[in-house]
Amino acid sequence: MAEKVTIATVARHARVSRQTVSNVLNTPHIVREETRQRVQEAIDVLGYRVSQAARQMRTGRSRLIAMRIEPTRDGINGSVLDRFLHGLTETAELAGYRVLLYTAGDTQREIAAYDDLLSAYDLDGFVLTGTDHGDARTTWLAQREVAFVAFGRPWDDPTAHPWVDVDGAAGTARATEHLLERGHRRVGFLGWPAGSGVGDDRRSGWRESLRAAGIDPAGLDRAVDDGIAEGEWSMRDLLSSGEPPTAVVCASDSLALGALQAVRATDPAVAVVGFDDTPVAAAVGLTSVSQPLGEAAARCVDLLTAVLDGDQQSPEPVLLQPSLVLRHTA
Amino acid sequence: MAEKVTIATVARHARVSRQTVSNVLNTPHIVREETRQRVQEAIDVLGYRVSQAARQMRTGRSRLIAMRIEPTRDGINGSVLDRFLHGLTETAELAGYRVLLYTAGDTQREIAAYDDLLSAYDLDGFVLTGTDHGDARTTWLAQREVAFVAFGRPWDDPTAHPWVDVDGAAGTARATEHLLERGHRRVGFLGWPAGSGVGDDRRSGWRESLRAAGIDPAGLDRAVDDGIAEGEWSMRDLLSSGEPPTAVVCASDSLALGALQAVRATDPAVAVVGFDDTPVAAAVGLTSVSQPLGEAAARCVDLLTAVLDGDQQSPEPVLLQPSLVLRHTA
DNA sequence: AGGCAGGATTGGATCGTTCAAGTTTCTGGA
DNA sequence: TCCAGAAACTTGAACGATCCAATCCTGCCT
Repeated sequence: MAEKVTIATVARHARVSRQTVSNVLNTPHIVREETRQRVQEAIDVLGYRVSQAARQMRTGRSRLIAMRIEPTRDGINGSVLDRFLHGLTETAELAGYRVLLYTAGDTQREIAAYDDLLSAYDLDGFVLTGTDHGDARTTWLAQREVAFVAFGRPWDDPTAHPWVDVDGAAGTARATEHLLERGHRRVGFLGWPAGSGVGDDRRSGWRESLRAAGIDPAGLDRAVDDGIAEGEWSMRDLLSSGEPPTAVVCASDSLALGALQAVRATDPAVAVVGFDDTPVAAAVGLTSVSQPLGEAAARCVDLLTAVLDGDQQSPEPVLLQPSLVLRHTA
Repeated sequence: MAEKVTIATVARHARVSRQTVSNVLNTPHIVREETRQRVQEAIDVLGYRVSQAARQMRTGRSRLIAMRIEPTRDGINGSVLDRFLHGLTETAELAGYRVLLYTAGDTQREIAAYDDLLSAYDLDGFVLTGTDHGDARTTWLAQREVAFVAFGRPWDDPTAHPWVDVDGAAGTARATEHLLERGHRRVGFLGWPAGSGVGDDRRSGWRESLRAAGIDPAGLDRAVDDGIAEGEWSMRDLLSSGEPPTAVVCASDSLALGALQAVRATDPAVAVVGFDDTPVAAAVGLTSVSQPLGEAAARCVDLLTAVLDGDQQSPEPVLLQPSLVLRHTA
């Protein structure tokens, strides 16, 4: 069992003071090149590694960022955040940060979790997902000057805090235009009830595209909660209306999957496009709008490190463009 | 900006020494009840929280456990580990631990990651997933007496280290028996090439069930790498053989999905059963063997905390039973 | 009243790092 | 040669908790 290697061990071995070793690690430019090399060599030989605990105690920084992990939900939509998490972990690691996970039942408890994570673990920052109108979490964090980035726009004030998001409206617009090009005129939309930022955004892309093509969107859409069953019955409803659509754009793959079932039972010629390009969509051949999740995660890390390194208080937000993945259903 | 609350602040407020506060926190039974209450009250009033960094520096424990997160793979099989991760985070939190994520390209680099995590972050333990024959990781960890649990058996020596696993053979056996009960006789199997612990295990469940029913399994199975495409062509191959099966059990949902496509194109009456009960299976109505992932994660935390608290050096391993989720395809 | 065992409580020392303030060494211009 | 000023390096003093060893009670027995 080898002796524990501390900064003092390295200092002794390289015949310099502890502080010089610390400087080699943190501010190499103020150390003479020759000395730097000697210290670096000692570090390598001894296999020294900084103790995050000790560093953290002095500096109050932990090189840890946290992301919330949701309870295992339906598995279709959950996969989006999981993929984002994978990307986040990889990119954060490259930037020298690690990702810590936490859970929280509701917003109330999520804020309690922040409090705990900050005071106990000295967390450096948070990555929020799924922001909503008047999000209590962002106000709490901003008030305490905690660094954070949101994956999802602040729907009330776009400059409220740093964020990265995918342009949902552009995604549904692209899907709608694709269907129009294929000759469809009555393109329907299955989305969520008004009020959610993401949902309204996705609906607007479809609506504006229709309008731009001179088509009145009235009566061509439905608003339901997310889910396969909901998708199925609202699609049946849409198909049995006065002027049934010949194609439909959906706000999620769950809805699209349900719609697909309704379509197969009624009129298999109707085209369906989903949103999120989940594994399920890939498996059943569903055309879907794909979010660049890895890219989004990477940009989140960029923004967060920019804030943490003090480069800028509020770096420029990032809005990424989704792409349409064509498969059998449209 | 409130003054930072340390153990000394609490001590002053409760008119006791720091050590007594520490005792209230760590060894409450040696503190007089009256004092304990007074201290506890001060803690609540002041909103005190222990600084993990300081504690960690003195004790070398961090109340952090790590799990590896794989690069975003095909999305179908990845979801299994994601669901496990969700469960792990939730249960660990209840036990007072948090989950730290890390990535690693190969076994070599995974071991380097251990080294880093241990010396820099003083990690308490690891949860390994997907162990294989002669796993280099487990030997490395065991040698250094690092606490860890594996989700997956040590295929060489069942007492090598604490583990939790799901009885794959029982799963495929249950699936096979279900098909036999439904009147099928020639029940096929689509699995992976021999050599992987998990794969061999799942294949054996099918083989033994057939034998027990007096059926010769020879020629009824295929061994291919995992994937939808692989599932499809090997199923086509099986269906065009001399004595084609009337039902097939698969080692994964990916294979089953491929098989399903082959079946639809050839003979829709052939039954298909998958493995893992992924969201995709649920979406397409695929009957599948379901692993109790939440339970598995919980038991992993149990075993790990048992080791960490020093209760037992090597707690009893846990083998959980999977269940068959019946849907349309079988 | 004195002695004593045992539990309850306390005061330094310590973990490994960084910060702040010092001291030494180097450099170049008068 | 001397000296100012910068560069390079060193030395205590934290950070906040826990460990260790020592001290203080408290009740009980003689």
